Amino acid sequence: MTIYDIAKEAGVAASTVSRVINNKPGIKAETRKKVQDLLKKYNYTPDAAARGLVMQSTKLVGILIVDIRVTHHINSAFLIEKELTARGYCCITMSTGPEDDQKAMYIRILEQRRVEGVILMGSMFMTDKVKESIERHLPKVPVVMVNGYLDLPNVSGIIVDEDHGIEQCVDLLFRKNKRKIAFALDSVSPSNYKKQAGYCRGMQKNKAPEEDLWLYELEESSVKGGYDITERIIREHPDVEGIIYSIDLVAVGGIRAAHDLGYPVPDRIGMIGVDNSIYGEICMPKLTTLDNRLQALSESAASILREGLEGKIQNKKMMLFSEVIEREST
Amino acid sequence: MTIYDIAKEAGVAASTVSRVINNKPGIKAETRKKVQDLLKKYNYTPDAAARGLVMQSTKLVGILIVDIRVTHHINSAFLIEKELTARGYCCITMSTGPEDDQKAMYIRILEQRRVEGVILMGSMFMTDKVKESIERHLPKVPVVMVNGYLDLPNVSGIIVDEDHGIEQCVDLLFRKNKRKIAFALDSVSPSNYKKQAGYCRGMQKNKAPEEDLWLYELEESSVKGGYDITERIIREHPDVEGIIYSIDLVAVGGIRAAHDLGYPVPDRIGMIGVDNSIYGEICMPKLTTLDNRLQALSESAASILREGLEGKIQNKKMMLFSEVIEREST
DNA sequence: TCCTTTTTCGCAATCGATTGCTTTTTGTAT
DNA sequence: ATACAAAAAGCAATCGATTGCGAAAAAGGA
Repeated sequence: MTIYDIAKEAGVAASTVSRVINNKPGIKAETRKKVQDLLKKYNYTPDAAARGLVMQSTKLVGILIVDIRVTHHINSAFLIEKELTARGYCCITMSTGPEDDQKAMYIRILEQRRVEGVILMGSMFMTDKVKESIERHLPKVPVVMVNGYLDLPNVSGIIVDEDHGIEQCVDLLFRKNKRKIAFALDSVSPSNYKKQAGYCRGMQKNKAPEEDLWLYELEESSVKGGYDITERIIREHPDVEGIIYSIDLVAVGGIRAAHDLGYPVPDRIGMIGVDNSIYGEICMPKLTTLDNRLQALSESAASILREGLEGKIQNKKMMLFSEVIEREST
Repeated sequence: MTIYDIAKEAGVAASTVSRVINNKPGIKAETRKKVQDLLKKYNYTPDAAARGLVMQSTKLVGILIVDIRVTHHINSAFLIEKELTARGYCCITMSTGPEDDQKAMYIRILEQRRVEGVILMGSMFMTDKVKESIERHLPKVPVVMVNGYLDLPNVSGIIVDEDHGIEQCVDLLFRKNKRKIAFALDSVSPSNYKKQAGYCRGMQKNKAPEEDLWLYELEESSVKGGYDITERIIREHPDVEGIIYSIDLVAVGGIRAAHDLGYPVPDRIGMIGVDNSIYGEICMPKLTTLDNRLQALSESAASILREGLEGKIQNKKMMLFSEVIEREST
């Protein structure tokens, strides 16, 4: 069913049908009704692509996520999608995977679809290749990066001061008289480097000797990964008094490992995660965590993108402050 | 940059450029190279909408999910998306929310976008309104419903025998000598009704007296919801020996509540969830759960939809068998 | 050199909408 | 009844691609 089919049956021109659909003036009430009845009769809906072609506007936005299954990313995407859908946009949400080439490929896909805005979810998109790809393929489209930043005239970024946050975590452990603190990071990403930097600064500030900076990198970012790394940390440093993990999920594995090895949490060892996720509320003891302001992050992202979609393309840099949520594990 | 701009600069007709882009024969190698160089120079990418218009194919598929944040739904969506993206399709994944009107509205959005296939994720889409909406707006598009079914010529469904699964859960508890078993369901959905039916059948089969069928409905589908309902169950039936929850997340709250109330799991009370989710592996003790075959479910859905996209529109009904995974909580 | 055959390329229609401009219809005043 | 303004509806171009068909150019043969 096209606009012409409707027009023919109504005995009018296609332009008239179009004006009825879009509630434009200059149509006799009688004609309008006749057309409307036919539209209803055939359940006519205009083709978004054809309309987009002439209107020069697709009403599409792309949301790129490295892995859509990561809870905090999908939560964030959910909020953004809700906001944008309410404004008549349609979101194409895609998992790119960690490889840079893949990310570039997905950016091309978004270009083909002529998206009018892009959300880059997570610091994993802070790479040269992505930057170059955006510059080449989407140079005039508003892009908002959640928890990261790219220095391009059309991309804005909102970042969370996770480094300071982790520093506060270290402080907290020291206040609890835990001075031998390890740090376990789950994957190599700019966000995690920042956290690591925060850990180092925190330790220095609290005058921990250089050789007590225990940095560990996980095999896999999962409960099992957390379990294994914790086992290893305790084996290599039986005197460890605290562990900070770069995400809650991993910390949960850590709690379990400590339990199994007879290191009661928090008495013998304090543990802290990052995310303020549901995992931390599930486990026993409940996990002390660094809230990375997910809700605020998504709201800001949606709002900046909205400005971009309305024409105000900008290169904005925003910062949000993370916050330690103290629970039972410290 | 359009195909005409490229054509003009190359001194050829647009049709020639098109043929180069699509690797069609009948173009002199020299001309081909000249055009290709220009395509590269300007990073030209064809407009998917314009192409779709003339090709009568959008290469779009829609994935509708009631709430994208639900872990097993997004996991399923991830797998399906990966499969379809690999085949050149672009997925529009949207959260509809639980209201029927909203679901219908999203179906209209998909119609506007002229999607070539639809995935309906979860039994919550088994409603008359959705059925009517599909019939009216997407009568010729292949639709696959994950864990549910609609009797329409263009929709296929894959369902899991969760009822039998729950029946087995009851059996398991009885084998462990737990005979006073409650059932807590998290939300009213066809899937949960099936589980409830399985519970009732299981109890009858094991000759539990009629008055020992304890059905509870949660306020909210969350850890807190599980905690609260469990508290209530134990308060109202201090002799309860087992609880089956309709999802793991809620069961995890139950374990915590039992712990707080001095009901050791599994000695005093056995607990079982559904989903085989990560939550069940995190908690202590690890949760016995009913695996609802997520992976197989998504693979089948993707494969049936693929057949539909290739022209074989059908009304297929498939069944998968769930499986009890016994862990520490029973 | 001329004619035929094959390559290579361009013209123009098409997909399904929207919109500026023109034409037709309607209504009002003289 | 005529003139004229205002309202209603139609014509045709446009958006950015693809493709059948025909024309021109190149290649081959006599």
